[in-house]
Amino acid sequence: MSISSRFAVGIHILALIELNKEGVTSSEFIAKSVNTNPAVIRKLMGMLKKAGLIEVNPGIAGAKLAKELSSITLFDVYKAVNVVHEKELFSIHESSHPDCLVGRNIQNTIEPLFTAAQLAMEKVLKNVTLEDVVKDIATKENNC
Amino acid sequence: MSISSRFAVGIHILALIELNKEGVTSSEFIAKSVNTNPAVIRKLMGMLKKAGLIEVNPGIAGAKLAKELSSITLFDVYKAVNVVHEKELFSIHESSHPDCLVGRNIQNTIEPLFTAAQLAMEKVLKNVTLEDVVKDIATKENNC
DNA sequence: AAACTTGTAATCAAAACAATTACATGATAA
DNA sequence: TTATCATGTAATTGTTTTGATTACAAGTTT
Repeated sequence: MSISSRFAVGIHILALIELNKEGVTSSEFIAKSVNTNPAVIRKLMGMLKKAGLIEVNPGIAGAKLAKELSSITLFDVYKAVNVVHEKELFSIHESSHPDCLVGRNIQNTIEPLFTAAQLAMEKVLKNVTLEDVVKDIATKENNC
Repeated sequence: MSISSRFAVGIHILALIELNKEGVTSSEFIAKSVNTNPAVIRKLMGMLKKAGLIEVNPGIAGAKLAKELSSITLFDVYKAVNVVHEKELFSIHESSHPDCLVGRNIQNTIEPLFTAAQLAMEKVLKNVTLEDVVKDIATKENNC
């Protein structure tokens, strides 16, 4: 199992809006870069808009960032596109048997451990901004 | 999207084998505690056996731990039941357009970030042993 | 009014899961 | 030996999630 590529595509969208800020970044333009369907992009743009990361309006072509590039973290995108819910990176088998010592306690024992692991992962995402991503893209390009 | 409950059930199985070490821990016995089908348990037991965590033989009822409880980490179980592959906790959209600055670089930029996040999560799992889990189950039981 | 955009719903195929059934194979006790 | 019970494993099924696609309403611009 894998965390949905919506997350990677969400980052792609935001980086593209930034790097194309002189131009008009429509859903069709983005869709070509991502190589997918414009409706997929519009769905994601709706999520990014709802999370306050971009500005986009019906009928008006193009999206703009709603915040400073350096103030958007990967965690913001991760939450915006809703790939993993709180405390639900790991799923816990729900219906253990209450008559069994292990069955009736395993869930409460495991849950905080799983949550801690998830938080450690999310902390890494909080420490990377879209500015880092965009700069890295530029660096990679210049070294080619 | 969530990481398969195979992981939680794998931990359950090992804890149960330990806490029932005086008795015979058959797939049917485990299945009752987990409240699922014995064939599901046998599949998981096969994975745990392949990973060298338990000993179990065809025709002979019951499984035993193959290692010290304190030397089995949650990460060992996580790898054994194969819920997440290396560097694949996050999926990356594969077919970005190479003619676009962002499209041709985003994948290489994002990949190490995703890997770092995954490793942070896995590090937490490496620092918890099944002994911790079993002790916690006992503690919870005594406080009821 | 025509052409273009975003917003959104409905549909579809593919993949992953977990549950279930079935049965071959191995071990053990009557 | 035969009956019984265990593990090992394959096939099937219903459910859920994804991502792609089509379609169209509603807003904007020329």
